Amino acid sequence: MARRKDRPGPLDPRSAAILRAIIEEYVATAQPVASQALVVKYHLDVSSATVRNVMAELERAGYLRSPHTSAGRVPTDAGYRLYVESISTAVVLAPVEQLMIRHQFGQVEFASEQWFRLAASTLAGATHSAGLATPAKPDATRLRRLDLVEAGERLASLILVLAEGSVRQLLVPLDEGTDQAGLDSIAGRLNERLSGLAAGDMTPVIRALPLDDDLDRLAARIAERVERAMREFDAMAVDDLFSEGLLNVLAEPEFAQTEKVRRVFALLEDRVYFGDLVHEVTESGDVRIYIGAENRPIELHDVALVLAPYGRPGRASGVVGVLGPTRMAYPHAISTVRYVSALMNELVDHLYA
Amino acid sequence: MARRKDRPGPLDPRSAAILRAIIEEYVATAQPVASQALVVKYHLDVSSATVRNVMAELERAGYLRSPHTSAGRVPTDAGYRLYVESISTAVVLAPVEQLMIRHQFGQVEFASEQWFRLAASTLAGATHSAGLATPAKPDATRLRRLDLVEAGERLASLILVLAEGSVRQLLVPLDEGTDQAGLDSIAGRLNERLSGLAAGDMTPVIRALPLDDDLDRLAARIAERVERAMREFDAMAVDDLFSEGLLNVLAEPEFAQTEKVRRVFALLEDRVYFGDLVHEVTESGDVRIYIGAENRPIELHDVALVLAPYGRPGRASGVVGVLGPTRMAYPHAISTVRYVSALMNELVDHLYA
DNA sequence: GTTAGCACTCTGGCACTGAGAGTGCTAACC
DNA sequence: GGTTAGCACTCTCAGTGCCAGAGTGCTAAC
Repeated sequence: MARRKDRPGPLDPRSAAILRAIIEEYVATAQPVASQALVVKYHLDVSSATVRNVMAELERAGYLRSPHTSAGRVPTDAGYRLYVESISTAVVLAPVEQLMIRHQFGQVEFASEQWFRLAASTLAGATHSAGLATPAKPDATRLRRLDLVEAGERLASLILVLAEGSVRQLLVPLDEGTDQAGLDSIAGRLNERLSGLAAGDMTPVIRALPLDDDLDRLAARIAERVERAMREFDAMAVDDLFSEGLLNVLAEPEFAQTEKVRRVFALLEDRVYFGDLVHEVTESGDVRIYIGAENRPIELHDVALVLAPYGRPGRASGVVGVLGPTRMAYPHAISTVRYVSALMNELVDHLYA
Repeated sequence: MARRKDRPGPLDPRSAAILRAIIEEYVATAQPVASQALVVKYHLDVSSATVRNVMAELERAGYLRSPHTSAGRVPTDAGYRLYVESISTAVVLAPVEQLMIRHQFGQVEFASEQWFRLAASTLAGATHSAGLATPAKPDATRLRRLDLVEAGERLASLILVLAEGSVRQLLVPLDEGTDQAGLDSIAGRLNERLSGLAAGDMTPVIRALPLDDDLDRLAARIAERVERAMREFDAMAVDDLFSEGLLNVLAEPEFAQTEKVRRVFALLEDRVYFGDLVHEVTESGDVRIYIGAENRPIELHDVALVLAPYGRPGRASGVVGVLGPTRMAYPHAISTVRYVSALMNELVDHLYA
């Protein structure tokens, strides 16, 4: 059954051009594309009849489908896939847009915690889709410094400054009262011994802590709490998948009824699935694109994801990207995501230097 | 003014009962309510004809409307308003639900920053609407302690622990390099002088700082930065309106087309409007309800808000509440919001004691 | 291989229909 | 007087038939 066009690797140039034109037209209008209209709009040097022949072929090959006999053609997931493959290597974001994005990044204060949110909202704005971002997650968090502050009776606020500059705070109950001076002294001692360490290296150090007086014992217990907290930070799967601009997706005609959207949104809360995805993207090291049914969960069969990793493997990494309808302006989305990911790389280099 | 006639204040008991039944039925089914169905379902001791007469009256009075001649009746905003007014004083949340909510609050760590998020998501879950919450905002933030950590070349991380236990972090550029020891010394000096103060009290203290050597001058500059940051915290209108469970709202039949929802969601970003609203609710001191067109922005004409203040005036306060369709289970929403607000009161008492 | 031409098919809008739902009104009832 | 039974009336909704328009697939000629 060796049909010639069964697995047609490279399409002949004309078919490719027509497929490309159809996709671009459909992306722009959200309407099935007719042969006639294509010829006029894209100045093809052939008649509409020829285009129809090609279309019929492309449909047989699975790249197009017609909603019904007398409608035009609409790209399938496979069609988008082919299209994306043919362009994804080359596209670079227009300098104007680069500038705009860079400018947005310049606006914000240096609060490192917020960068990934900014990335998501920038992506949302630039692509008119939903922007996604995970915070940069260090492979093994190092403690830079800790601090203890009285927080009520027998309660202290433990503040952990992590290597990359982020700050975590938790309350620790104290079995015995101590004043701020005592807490300062404990913090001083622990800083001496623990700062610069990752959770994995803390155990022996903590074992070696003196236990001579009450303060020593309290210090030891706090040290254990610190270690546990550090382990928890490391273990947190995907700390957070932050999304911005879901509204943009709502505005697309394919999401006019809420039901579809609702399911997509609901899936965004699925930490497990997105954890896997983030891992996959990080491993691959470049922009990855998931179109329609290529997404495992059926909730995502109507949308496309364009994701790129950022950061430095072995140090800290995360993922940025966009979520939109499969009818998405891929070249623009890809180049924008790639550009933002590059910006985030710079940032990580800075913070985790 | 002959108020009695055109807006008959106290409805006679039977009309009130019928209005109430209509609202409860409509809330449950989202379908226009017919006279016949009412009689059967609510065991009214009158015939459907009588109910129809009453309905016609209620419609004339503006509490009901019929979508068209042969449909049943649907409550108007005024109808809901009357209904709400007649029940809002008394309702108390069922003990089981109280327990469930308390349990949810128990689950989380002591990280005070997160409580308001928890409130929003609890409210969303309990009412199947969107939960809203603003963080507790102290009237005048006091500094409890500051800390400085090296964060790269000529860059320090300034960590501010505020009186209520929350932590803010910002990066400050240093014109001249200093090592961690220098930073520690500066932090020590500034803590001595600034801790316990609100932004308003810092100016004279900062003026009085010595300026003898480089370190002094650097300390002074950082002190100014601290003061500015504290002022900014105070000024932040409504720090954040956090919402959770917007998905729940999407599921309601009245939001089957996305366009309405999109506008509602978009308005949630309007910090100015919600700032005013939060202020209004805080002033009033009790649950406040905004039904449909009672909301100023037309984007909210299809939804109802049930909001309650929490916290202690003069110390720290915020707002919690829910957003849902005007066709909302008001008694349940009101009692839930009120209960969560009471829980948050306890929390504020604890943290800002 | 390409194209003109035409028959064919399907959708979308419109008008019409009948059934069903629910009301408003009137006249009788208590 | 208020209440009720009964019935005409109105409006929606689903289904049907029809027509115009859009776009294709196919054939035969170039």
